[in-house]
Amino acid sequence: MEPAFGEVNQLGGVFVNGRPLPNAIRLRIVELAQLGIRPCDISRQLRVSHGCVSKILARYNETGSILPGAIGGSKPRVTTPTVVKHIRTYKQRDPGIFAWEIRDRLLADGVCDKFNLPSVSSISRILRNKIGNLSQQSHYESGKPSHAPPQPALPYNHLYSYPSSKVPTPPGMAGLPGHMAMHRIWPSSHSVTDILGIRSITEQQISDSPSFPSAKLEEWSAINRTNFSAAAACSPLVNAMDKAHLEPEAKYAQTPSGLPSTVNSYVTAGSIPPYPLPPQCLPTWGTAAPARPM
DNA sequence: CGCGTAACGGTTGAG
DNA sequence: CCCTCAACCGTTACG
Repeated sequence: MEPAFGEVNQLGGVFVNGRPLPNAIRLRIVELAQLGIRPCDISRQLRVSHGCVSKILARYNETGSILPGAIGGSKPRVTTPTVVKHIRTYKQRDPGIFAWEIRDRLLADGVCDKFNLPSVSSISRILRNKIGNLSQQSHYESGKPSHAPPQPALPYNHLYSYPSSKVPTPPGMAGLPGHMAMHRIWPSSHSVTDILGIRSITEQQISDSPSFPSAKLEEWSAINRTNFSAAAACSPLVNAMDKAHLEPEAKYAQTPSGLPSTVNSYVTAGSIPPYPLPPQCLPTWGTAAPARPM
């Protein structure tokens, strides 16, 4: 369950314990750092703990990705992409094949040895979850789940660049990947800015609190001078894979129409504070954020 | 004061 | 279907 409310850290920022910061904030952190802003200032501006800023920047320097790592699950000890590929092949050749037959064949064909041979239940799960609809299977690039397989329900971890950014990173792969190919443009209404409701909330805040200090707004605008859609689509900080993964963050923030539920719960919970006010100003959130955490 | 990082309590999901 | 457990998370506190 996505908790509707987060907790508030010492800086007044809202976070969800155990869950990664929204990609928009991660992106912002890296962007600000590249502008020469000191980590401590980024931390204060975005109200993210300096430890987190430090961690995200370190990871970015190491992997070139702003994305969090893959949470949960076990590393595929047996169900490696290769194994999955073979299983699919077997299934394609013989749609009626049983899981235990597949298991035998994996062993017989030398795809697996007895130590990494998937269990029958694992194979069943693979058949069910990863191979499900064979007829319209697209190719499964082994080891690179970067292009969303047509799955019914993308796991949360689908957001993450699992294999590439996970490895302790050989020096070669660090930095920005060469392929900047942009596979799709963000629809404007789905820009991260909009998704996260920054602009709308900011506007809301303005209308809600007439005494809103404009200097603060400018401050925020300065931070926010590139809107996130542009940033996400064009920023060199986001590599192609990241872009692909950024989008499903809609799960965090976006609902199809009107942003009623989870969006606002996450956003209004303050994951992205509408403007960088000092903590003592925070209570004004209440006016625009009905779902204010307690 | 700024920064790196260990400890901590938390979530997640493959096996 | 449920449990386990190792992966990751961000915050906090310490050096």
